[in-house]
Amino acid sequence: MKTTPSHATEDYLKAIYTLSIDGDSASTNDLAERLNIAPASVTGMLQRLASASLPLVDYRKRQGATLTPAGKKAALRVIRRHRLLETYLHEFLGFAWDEVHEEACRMEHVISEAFEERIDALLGHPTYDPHGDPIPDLNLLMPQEASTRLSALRPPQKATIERVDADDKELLRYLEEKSLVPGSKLETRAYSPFDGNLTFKVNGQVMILGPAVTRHIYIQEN
Amino acid sequence: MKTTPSHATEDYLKAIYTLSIDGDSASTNDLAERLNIAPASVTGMLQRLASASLPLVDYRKRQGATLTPAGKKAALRVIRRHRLLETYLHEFLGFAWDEVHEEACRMEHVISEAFEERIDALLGHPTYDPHGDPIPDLNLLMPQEASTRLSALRPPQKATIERVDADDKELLRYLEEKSLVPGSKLETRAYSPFDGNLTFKVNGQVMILGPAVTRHIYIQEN
DNA sequence: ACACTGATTTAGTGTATCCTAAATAAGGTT
DNA sequence: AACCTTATTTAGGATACACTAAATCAGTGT
Repeated sequence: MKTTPSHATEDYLKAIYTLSIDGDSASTNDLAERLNIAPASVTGMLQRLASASLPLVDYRKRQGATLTPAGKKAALRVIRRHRLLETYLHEFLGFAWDEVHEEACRMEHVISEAFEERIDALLGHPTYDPHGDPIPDLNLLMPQEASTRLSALRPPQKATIERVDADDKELLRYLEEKSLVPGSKLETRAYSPFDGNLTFKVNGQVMILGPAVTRHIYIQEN
Repeated sequence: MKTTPSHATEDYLKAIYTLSIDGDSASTNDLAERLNIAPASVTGMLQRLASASLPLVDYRKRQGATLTPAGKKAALRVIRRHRLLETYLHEFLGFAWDEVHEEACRMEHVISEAFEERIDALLGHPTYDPHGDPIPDLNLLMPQEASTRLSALRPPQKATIERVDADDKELLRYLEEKSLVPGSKLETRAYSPFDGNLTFKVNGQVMILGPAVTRHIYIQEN
């Protein structure tokens, strides 16, 4: 008798998942901001979600929300669909990497398991989406995400860009133009304190960028 | 200030369109059956649709519904997306022709214009979907549909199957197995009155089928 | 004219999801 | 210990769609 979660529910699950990765619970306000919904509405929805017969969400007054095991599974299913879709839209339909997110956000709620399997196979079971976010496998095992930001790097460290975490399309286009994409290798040259500007070479080009940019880039040191 | 029609609205528009092709208006009951919704709910929805600021539907009490010019446009947009999706799912993602309908029904409400253009281009601007239904072009011009049913054919007429009109997946699989698909040529051999059985040869095979089957096959005589 | 039947509408509800405004709680001051 | 700020919840509504039960209309045959 398992009913599929509604679109709204799936959005909440995704948001709770990402906001509670670090072990903390997701606060009402953070969820509201992430989902673009009034805080009061979030409270209401969390109450409803938590009091379902088979609850996907744990919620304690003024303590925020976490996912139950079933909720985590459901969240990972949506995230898998989302990232597979992003990859698919990018690789097969020629969408730019700043365009894939919105489309995937709408499609992730409606595609069937068959569709998911199909594109997964066509893509060769990819493990990362165009932004470098890991794609949970069929068993919903999520690889570890890179957690060091480029903004934390100091000369003379070298690193490879692993993923980029940005919603802003302008920023994404800017990064792509500068070759600041997953896989690119870079060498740091200088760091200036106070403004946090980092000088580094990537793809033969030397550039100086502030933390407003480098904060969004996650790297693997090497 | 043009708001996109809701998913429910788009479903109503599609249904009204197909039920009013012949010029008649779509009756409440027929809509209810087609949409799997209680007749009373349909009445309510039609009233709401017809009293919108820029109405997509004309509705007169006890007279059923028709589409306004804007409504017809919106309906054709959805139908175009639906049929492009069916074709795409069939040709590029390997969905069987009895599986494409449901998936397309869900996806048609969420894909962007960009997505539509992409798959249209990849498919080479197809004019028919896997069932032989015509796909409206970018200007929403809908080609004439075949309107003669195989059940109306009499020996020794010959014809080419143009489209198949069936929701029943079993039936679709059955037809495919018998090569009763768009493009197949057939020659009628015999007709038996009362039961309406038609004997004909298709693809080298002779078969006898009743109107429960032949009614769903539309042909072009030749 | 008149009752029957089937189609349709009205009336009254329910659920999911959102909103705003007002109340309250929690945590850090002073 | 009372106070302020910020986070959060409660209260009270709104909207879009669906449902059931009961009323009404329309067409048919008598």
